[in-house]
Amino acid sequence: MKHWLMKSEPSAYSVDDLAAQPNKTDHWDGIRNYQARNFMRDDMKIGDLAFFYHSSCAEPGIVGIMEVVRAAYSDDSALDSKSDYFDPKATAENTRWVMVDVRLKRKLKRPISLQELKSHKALTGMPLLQRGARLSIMPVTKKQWDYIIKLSDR
DNA sequence: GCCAACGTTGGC
DNA sequence: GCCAACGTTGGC
Repeated sequence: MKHWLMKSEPSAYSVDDLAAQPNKTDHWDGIRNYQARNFMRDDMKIGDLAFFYHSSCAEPGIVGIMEVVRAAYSDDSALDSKSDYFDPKATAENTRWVMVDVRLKRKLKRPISLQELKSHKALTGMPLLQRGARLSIMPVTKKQWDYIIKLSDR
């Protein structure tokens, strides 16, 4: 089982939006970056765990824990010319993009801000903390995962 | 709103 | 296949 971090702008879709869904489950669409897509398509499996990360907001940071409940399948929003995620190169045979379904397990007892993540030496290897990091889906090591869970629980 | 960093596009 | 131009991300 793998661990992940998935970014979303709370103004577009927040952890509370996910919490409000039936069964706290929704699809994670709109990924339009090849590296992020390939992580979803090739490596993300049912049962994997992922942090819900709020980006581009007042207090960027990790706010919740999700479980992958459906592996990658076609993201048809790429076909919808009215969607923000429309991709003119997408075809019905090959939309080029995939999404997964996630279920919110729980919000963290307290959010762990980007600032706090940066202050821990044990986490300096996280891709999230590298300069210019723009990946919207990235792997998290078991070590980093456990460390952050521990932080949020104390 | 600024801007650094990075990814993508497309002409050659 | 190079690389300049452009678009996007995301912290500040």
